[in-house]
Amino acid sequence: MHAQNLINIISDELPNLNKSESKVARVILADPDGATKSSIAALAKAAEVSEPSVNRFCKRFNAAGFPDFKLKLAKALVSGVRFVNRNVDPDDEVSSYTPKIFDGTINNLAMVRDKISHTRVNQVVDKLIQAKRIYFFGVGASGSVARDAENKFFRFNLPVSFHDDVLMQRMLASTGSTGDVFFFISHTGRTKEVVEIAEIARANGSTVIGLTAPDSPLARVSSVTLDVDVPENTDEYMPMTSRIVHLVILDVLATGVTLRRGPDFLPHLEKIKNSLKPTRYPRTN
Amino acid sequence: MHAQNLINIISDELPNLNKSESKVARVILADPDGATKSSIAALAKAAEVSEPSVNRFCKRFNAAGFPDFKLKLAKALVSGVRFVNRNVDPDDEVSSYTPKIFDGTINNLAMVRDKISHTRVNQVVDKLIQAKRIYFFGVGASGSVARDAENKFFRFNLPVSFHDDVLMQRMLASTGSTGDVFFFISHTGRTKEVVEIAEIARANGSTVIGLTAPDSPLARVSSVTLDVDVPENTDEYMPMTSRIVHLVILDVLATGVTLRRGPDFLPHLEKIKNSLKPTRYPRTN
DNA sequence: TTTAAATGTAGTAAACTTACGCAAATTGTA
DNA sequence: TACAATTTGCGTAAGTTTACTACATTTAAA
Repeated sequence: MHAQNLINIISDELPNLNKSESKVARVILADPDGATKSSIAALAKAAEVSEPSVNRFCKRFNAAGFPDFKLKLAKALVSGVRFVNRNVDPDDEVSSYTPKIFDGTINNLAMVRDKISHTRVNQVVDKLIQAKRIYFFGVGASGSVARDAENKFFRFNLPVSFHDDVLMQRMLASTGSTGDVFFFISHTGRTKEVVEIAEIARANGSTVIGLTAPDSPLARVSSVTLDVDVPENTDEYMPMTSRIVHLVILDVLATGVTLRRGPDFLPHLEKIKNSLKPTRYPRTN
Repeated sequence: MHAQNLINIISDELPNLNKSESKVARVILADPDGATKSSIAALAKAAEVSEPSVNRFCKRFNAAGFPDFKLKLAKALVSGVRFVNRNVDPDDEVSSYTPKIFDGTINNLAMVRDKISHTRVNQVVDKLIQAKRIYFFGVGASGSVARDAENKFFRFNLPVSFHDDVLMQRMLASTGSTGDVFFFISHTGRTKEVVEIAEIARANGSTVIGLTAPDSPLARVSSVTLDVDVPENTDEYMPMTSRIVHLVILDVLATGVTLRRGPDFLPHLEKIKNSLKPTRYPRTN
């Protein structure tokens, strides 16, 4: 709940707004950049409301007035959010849906960047540093994320593995003990099988980390949860972006671990990097 | 080349300004944030010049007028902090490296969003639509991307598979024929083994798609290449973001295929979505 | 039917821009 | 060097737009 982006705040509040306020909101969200350039009269006309309604709308979002609101909106636009709520339409051309998908992803990343708890990140880095062994578990789309995590974390000279098979996961969870870290990745945090496996791991004294939705069953079982609150995707055309957010959070965690290891550890990473050189065609230029 | 920041432009121009303009400039540079909040009258008074002088100053810097100038100034204040490529320092705290990694990723996504060829995207969607069979190939970190792609594309009722084993890849490439699409994912596009396999596939009349670096050996073997030109990562602390860009491009392609299939195809996607419901704990609220 | 909330109308104050004119600086000429 | 001619810079004042406030009216809820 930190420095939230104004555009996201508006779209979050959309259902709580009354009639004319939501008319204003929709016009602004449809073209935020245009809104920063128009006068209160123009915006009021576009939204089919009176000027004071626009003014009241601005004040509702903690602006001193309309000009101040425009300023804040302009700032919000810079931090990466160009198109919000711009869903892919059935008759979109490549040139429309391509930037929409990129912007949707960027938007979610910016949101999580501002919301993620640094304390939690630190706690998870602690756990990972202290781990005797790390297991990354995910099924379906999250399986790829878990696989990527393994590929990242094996570099730390730790026994790391990933599993996308629930039976393997269950068996491993039941043999785990104190010092083992089970890292669960799940978009919904509601897959029964996964939650059960997390419970088993927890019961055996292992550390359970959940990269998942806040207040989900999985979050409740976890020792530490990294909340990812990406809006559920009802639109059939828009792809699920939580995977990508998960990947970036794992990048953050890997960086955290690297930094904790200190500069003495860098030669080791360098060695791994160099090991791949002979497999590649050298650059000619 | 560098998207110059308005504040820097003003301080660069300072010596070329005449008396009252430079008075205005100094007041603005002394407190840019304050300037965005003050009226033209207040600013004129602070700079000890007339209001039209302030107005002229604004127009000199390509603003429509004072309000427009304030908007641009506000944007400049944000962009200076955010969107620049800031590297992770060895002594960064969580609160520094976390946003840096997010911003780095966002930055790269924004870059590719603006650069990617829509024609190429369309061509690849064509090939995928026409494919008898699709193979997603990747090794190492790109293996996870390939796996994710399989998870996305199986929804289209097509024979799709992913492989991260070069021997499997080689055998499959050699048995491929016209109508088969081999989709190679590679950050560098220089892994010898991968390039060889692509050559084999190509020789057998299959379509080869490369999601890889421009002008790389893999790009040269491919029937169609989707160029991803993400700066090479020399910094040990900064994670490799090309994976993420690859994933988003695959999202774009999947969306392209869905749109081509038309609305008749949506019930099928819905069915797949619903099939997972019984595996989950229902939402209580 | 009463009360509260939501929205609009109209007037006013503030903010911004434009047109114009004087003053300073620059250039040209004797 | 002196002085006119011309340009450039700057401010005054008027005009226009913009945004805000107070109050009235409508709409919804109790």
